[in-house]
Amino acid sequence: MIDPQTPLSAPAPRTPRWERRKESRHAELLAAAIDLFVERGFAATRLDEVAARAGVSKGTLYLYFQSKEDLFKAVVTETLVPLLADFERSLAAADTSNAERLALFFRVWWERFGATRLAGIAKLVLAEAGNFPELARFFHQEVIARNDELLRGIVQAGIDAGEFRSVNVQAACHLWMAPLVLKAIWSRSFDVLCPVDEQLSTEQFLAEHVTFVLASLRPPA
Amino acid sequence: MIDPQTPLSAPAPRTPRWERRKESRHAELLAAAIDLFVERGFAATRLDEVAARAGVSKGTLYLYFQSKEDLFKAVVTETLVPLLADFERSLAAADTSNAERLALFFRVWWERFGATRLAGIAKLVLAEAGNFPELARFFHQEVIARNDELLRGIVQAGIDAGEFRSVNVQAACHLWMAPLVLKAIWSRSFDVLCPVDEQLSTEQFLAEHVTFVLASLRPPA
Amino acid sequence: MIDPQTPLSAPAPRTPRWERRKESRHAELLAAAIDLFVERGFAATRLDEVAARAGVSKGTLYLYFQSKEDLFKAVVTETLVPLLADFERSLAAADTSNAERLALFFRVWWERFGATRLAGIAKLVLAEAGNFPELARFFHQEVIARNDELLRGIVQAGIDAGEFRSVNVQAACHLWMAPLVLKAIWSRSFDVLCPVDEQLSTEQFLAEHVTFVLASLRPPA
Amino acid sequence: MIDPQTPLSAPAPRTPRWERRKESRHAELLAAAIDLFVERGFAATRLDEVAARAGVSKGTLYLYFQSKEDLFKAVVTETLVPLLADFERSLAAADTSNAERLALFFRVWWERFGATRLAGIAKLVLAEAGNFPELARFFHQEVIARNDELLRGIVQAGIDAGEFRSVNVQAACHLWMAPLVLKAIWSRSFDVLCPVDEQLSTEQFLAEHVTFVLASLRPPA
DNA sequence: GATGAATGAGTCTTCATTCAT
DNA sequence: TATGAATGAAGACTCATTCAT
Repeated sequence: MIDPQTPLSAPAPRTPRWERRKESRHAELLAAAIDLFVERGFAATRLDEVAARAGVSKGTLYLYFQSKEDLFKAVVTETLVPLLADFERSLAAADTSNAERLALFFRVWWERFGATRLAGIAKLVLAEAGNFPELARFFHQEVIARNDELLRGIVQAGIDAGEFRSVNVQAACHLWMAPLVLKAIWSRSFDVLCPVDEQLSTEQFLAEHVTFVLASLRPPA
Repeated sequence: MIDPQTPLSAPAPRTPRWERRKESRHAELLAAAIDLFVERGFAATRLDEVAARAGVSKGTLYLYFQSKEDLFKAVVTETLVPLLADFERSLAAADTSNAERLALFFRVWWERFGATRLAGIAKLVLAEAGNFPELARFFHQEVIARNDELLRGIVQAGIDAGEFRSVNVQAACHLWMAPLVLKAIWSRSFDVLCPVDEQLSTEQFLAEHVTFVLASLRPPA
Repeated sequence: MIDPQTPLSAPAPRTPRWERRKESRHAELLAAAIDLFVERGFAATRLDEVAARAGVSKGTLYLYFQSKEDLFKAVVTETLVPLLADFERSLAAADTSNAERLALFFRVWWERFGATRLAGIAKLVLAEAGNFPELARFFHQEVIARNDELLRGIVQAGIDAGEFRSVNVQAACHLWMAPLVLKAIWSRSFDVLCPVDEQLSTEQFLAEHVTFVLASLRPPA
Repeated sequence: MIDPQTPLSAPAPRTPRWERRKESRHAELLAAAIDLFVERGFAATRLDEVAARAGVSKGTLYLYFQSKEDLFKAVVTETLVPLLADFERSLAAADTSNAERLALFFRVWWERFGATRLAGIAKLVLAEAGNFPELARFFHQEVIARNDELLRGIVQAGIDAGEFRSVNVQAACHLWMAPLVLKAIWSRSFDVLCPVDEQLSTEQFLAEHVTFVLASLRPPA
């Protein structure tokens, strides 16, 4: 019963062609789904279109995801988590003062999240939290909480080192994340329609933000 | 066989199948629609439910609104605009320093918008902006822009009076509105699920926010 | 208890104001309904519009007709029968040869039916015969059969008098009515859209028809 | 507890819930639609029923036709046009005198159109012309005009050959088509209800018609 | 594994009819 | 008698999901 064509001596590559295809299909479908979910929301996205954009038939989609909800959850969980881990690593690598690390945090956050389609996912989760409570909980725990912790760590370290004055860390972190998050969502909702804020470039916006934050933290002379 | 309890002279007070209440129906339908749209989003809201919650039949809805989309637009336009005008008036009435007026702005904003279901509308518009560009534009012009202008006016007045130091007014306003807006949306999306922030009361949050803002504006001694 | 204003000596007119109103309402509704039924067919006609065109509210319609079907039946029965009776009278009045009476029949038929909106009713009945068998039967008995009889009478009289040659009277009548009926329906369906037949005026058409018919009846020399 | 009747080796031959029959479905749906449209008219025909009669679900209908209107148009265009072309061919093939060809035209017309459910389509178009002007125009151009031309060709050829006397060809064609068309429509509307014309068989009717037509065309001796 | 034809429950919308005023 | 607000059943159409191929 052994197929004589199969070379036994050389171990089969761990990802044979069909399996690689399977994995890439998974990713292709996810990518197609992100775009559409982000652009239209959960309900207004049709699986026909997701399949078409991924270049497969509608039936194939169901070989990879059990349902539309399942696909939606996969979009959120599988795309965000690795990126957040990556984000954590790149901040940990920086060996600087806490003030500079804080500034870095905001700038890299924008680069990695605010400016990418991941921001669209945040919008999506906010909008659909009511319909997908489980997903919202996941998002809160895995994304928001971890991000918060990262930011709080930096601020606390600065306070402990006497570099920053003592503030309500939790409140501060919320206050300081908000402008970035909202701007990220905003740009996907309104900027296309009403490019009224062109005068205020993202660069200026970030610079102002960092300035305000650091000013708030400067210890009394 | 005659039921002695039945008074023959007075006819049984049969409850009418429905009442004529043209004036109130409109508002009742709007109220029902706000709740559901906010909770579930546009697409996931069924008109059956809106009608049921307003205590009318599905057909009646169409006497007051031409379509689901029309209802959605009415929810946004008819509820927000009058309240914003009201907000403007109550701020103009206050006769205080610009710093106090600024603090008042944030507190009243929270009271009038952040803490009410109107915040849900903001979430709604953000989520559906892609599907209703025209509505998003309207919302931007009539709500966001006017609110921005109100805030900018206060900051500018303070700067002109030498009460505040000179800052990039536009950037500042965006940065300062964001925490309130986001918290408002947030609380409707996550707080029910993950009441993790209970330690940080809204009161504390607002207080911290105002403190930060005023600190940022304090002129160099 | 006697209203002193009412003149007792003069008998009250048999149709007091409100009753005349009632009768004219009936006729107004019928007139409005004919137009719409004829133009759009039974199903596509909305009672809203009928009422609006008659200048009353939708509810009022139900004071005069029990249902849409009832209105439809009234339109057919009440408008056609009196006109047919009138038609019969005006032919009977003519004191001429049978050939001339035959020609007159066709010309008057066209004037009274073909050229009026009554032709639309014929179209209507044909189209809805399947859905209103009872009405179709009525129409056949009261309109078609009587009209046929009228025509057959003339032809038979001509034959009996030796004025016409002997033909299959029944077949002939069908063959000779068809062009008029079809043209009447036709003009309401296609002529508005494709006025291709302008070259062939109705006058010419009728003249040709009469010529053919009379030629067919001319006894062998 | 084991049911001895159940054969364990052979699985029960479960009838599949549906079959894949892309090619035939289109025609089957069209056939089902013709029957119902013809019987009830456009508006009174429910798509549920069309689907049920074709043995498919309601949703399937929409895989083949975009809308009810589209289905209606397909019924008209796809069934009539090919048959008309066929009709033209079979007349052209006949190698006879013009008088015989004319007789043939009427007899074959009746066989191919008058006696089939295609006559119902004519009724349908007449009835719905007001609601589907575009379709009426199409029908006029593709069906009526072509049929007219065919008939006119024969008459004109006979006149040119001196076989017929000279008549107003256009008027004559209208006058001569009308009895056939009307009888075709008629039989579907009234004959079921009022089989009053049984005495006059279709055969007699056609014979009389041909006789009249040819008599009208006989050149003066 | 891949396809796409087929399904059918779900939803918006219309409109004849009723009924409180 | 007249009104028109309210009803609710019915029907077109969509789309997530299934399944024969």
